Amino acid sequence: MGNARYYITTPIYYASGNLHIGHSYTTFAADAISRYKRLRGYDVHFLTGTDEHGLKIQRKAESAAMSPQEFVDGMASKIKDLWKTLEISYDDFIRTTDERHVRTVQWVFQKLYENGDIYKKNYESWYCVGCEAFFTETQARAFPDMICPDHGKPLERVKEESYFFRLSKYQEKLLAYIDAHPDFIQPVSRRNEVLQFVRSGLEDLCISRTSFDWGIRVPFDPKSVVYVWIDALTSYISAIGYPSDAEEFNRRWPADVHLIGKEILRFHAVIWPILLMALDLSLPRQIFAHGWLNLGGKKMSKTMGNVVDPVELVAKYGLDAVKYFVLREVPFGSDGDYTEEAMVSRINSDLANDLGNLVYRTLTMLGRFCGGNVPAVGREEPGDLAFRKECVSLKGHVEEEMDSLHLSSALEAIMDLVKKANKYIDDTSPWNLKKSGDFRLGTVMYSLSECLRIVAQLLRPFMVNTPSLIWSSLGMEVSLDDMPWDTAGQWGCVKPGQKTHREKPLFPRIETPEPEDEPNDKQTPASPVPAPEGASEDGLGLITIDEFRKAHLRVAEVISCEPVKGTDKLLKLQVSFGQEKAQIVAGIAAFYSPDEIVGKQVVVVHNLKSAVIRGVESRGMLLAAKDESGLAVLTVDRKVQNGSPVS
RNA sequence: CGCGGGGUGGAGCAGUCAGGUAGCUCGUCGGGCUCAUAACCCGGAGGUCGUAGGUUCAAAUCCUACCCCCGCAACCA
Repeated sequence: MGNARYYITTPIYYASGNLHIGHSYTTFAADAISRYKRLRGYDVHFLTGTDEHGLKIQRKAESAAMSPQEFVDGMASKIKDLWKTLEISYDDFIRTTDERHVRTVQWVFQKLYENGDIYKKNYESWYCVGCEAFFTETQARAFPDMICPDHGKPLERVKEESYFFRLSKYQEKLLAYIDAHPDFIQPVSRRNEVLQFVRSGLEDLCISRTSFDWGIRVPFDPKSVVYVWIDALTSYISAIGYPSDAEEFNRRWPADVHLIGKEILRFHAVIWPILLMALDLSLPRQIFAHGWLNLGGKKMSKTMGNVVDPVELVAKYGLDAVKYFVLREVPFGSDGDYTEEAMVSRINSDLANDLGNLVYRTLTMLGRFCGGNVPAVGREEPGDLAFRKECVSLKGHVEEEMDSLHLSSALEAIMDLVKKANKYIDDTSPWNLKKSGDFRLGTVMYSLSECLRIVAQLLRPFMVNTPSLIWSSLGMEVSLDDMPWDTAGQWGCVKPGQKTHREKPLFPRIETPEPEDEPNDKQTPASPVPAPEGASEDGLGLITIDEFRKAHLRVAEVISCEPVKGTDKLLKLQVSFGQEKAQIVAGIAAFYSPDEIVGKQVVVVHNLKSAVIRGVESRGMLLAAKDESGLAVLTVDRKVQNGSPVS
């Protein structure tokens, strides 16, 4: 009989743009867990991949003048390159355009249709030809007279045939399952969130689209494509051979853990289990939703222009350090915050000062006091025995934390031993033992060597280079790869007499420049305005003076102002351009009270198409500057006539 | 009554599910050591654990109400 199996997945990443540190975070975690399980002797299957269908990708490909397939081929290979750079040890990479996957999705769709879990319904909704988009009943009713605010055309009632998946049928069954399996959705806060959502009632899910065609065709209705989430989730089983390779599938399924970000919790904790129930398959043992790695307290997003590129970070700080930081800084499961300062400070204090320095000073002493050889044990004192006990018991702690996916705590436990070792050195002061010719010196130095050996072994799930550097410095005869994991909990693997040699510091301190007034140049531009569509190559998005003149800017005085009922960001302003008046809705309620704004002369885009926001008509747009501290409405330097043009 | 997260010494966090000496990292002040990457070790100062009630011998932790912050969502023209 083979080894125990472990099947772990990351989400498949949407192949529309470059990945950022957040995606790497999930993948680093999956990688660390996989490496850990392998070391423990499991037959691990670590799956990652790419989600390559959907309208967004179709459009991206069009604007790049490529076929969607060419486009996603390029993206997939970029993502694979990224994982290679980050030394991610995945076993399989599934792409939703893979033949094996497409077949499975179609098979699943067909089967659910035959079983009656998917049904066809004439779906009536409102459609605007201008927008090429559908609106729900509620959305449509919000428009005055059912006229599309963007195009001024009446919405059309359109009948579309769509396929629906009977989520509602499985609601109670899912609730019962979640109830009976407390560990199914982790952490607990996320589990509660799902429970509440499911209890509030599930509606059947529309799982086909006809509005675009870059997707997997519904097998019996070629004008429809399968909803991307059904497509994407199925990758967890298509990758391991469902349904054609029953042997492999039964060997791997159910998955032990789906690692996901909290933003896709509902899909994984509601739709996916129900899909599996409908297929009569077992559910994954656990869905673990980790939090986000925020950037200075803000969510990372491309439109904010604040994404962090993992490759740059790794180039700057090194792979082991970056991995250590993201896995150590944030308790796995909650949100964390990434700032460059926090990262530098973590690297310096934990890796340079504590770990790196411990290795360095120990090897210096081995060289100076013991002639570059691991000494034999000499006289022993209670402190030595206590330290030895700490070293040997670390493995158990690490395992305990890792088994419950507390990666951060596992690292913390390792660093805790490192600190104890530093203290042990101070307590025993080997340099004094040397001077006085005390035989305890051998004991202390031997113990420190063993400690480093154990730390190196236990760091292997998290770091790729550091453990083997420590290993070779200690002059270990066995190769690290051949060293059984369990020896990390045993004493006496370092052999007296083995030749040690000191290398360069493992983690040089990162010197930060004095925080003098930062020159503005390195800062991102004050307002990270996303480049407008069709921006020119230089990124400035240059326009001509004629284009600018298309916008008619005018000065207007705010006559009255009130909040828009039921909203918290909107103010309704009546402004005067002289004889002409207009009503404007502006999203400035968070920064201005109605009283403050009345009487101000503001700058308004006068010839903007009117729009209906939250049921209130808005003619024109008020200009305001934006920075981190909020909005500041543009006004004029001296009182001018209302309605004066601005140019 | 939209959904959710959070408010703990100067900063960032753990501890809250299973009440019982308020802990960690950074910073700061003082001391020690010299093997070491100005590092390491020890000690000090610094906290009404958001507010107000309640339960209890005992509350950061349980209950009730309220305040504030942050995401998401709906509206940000």
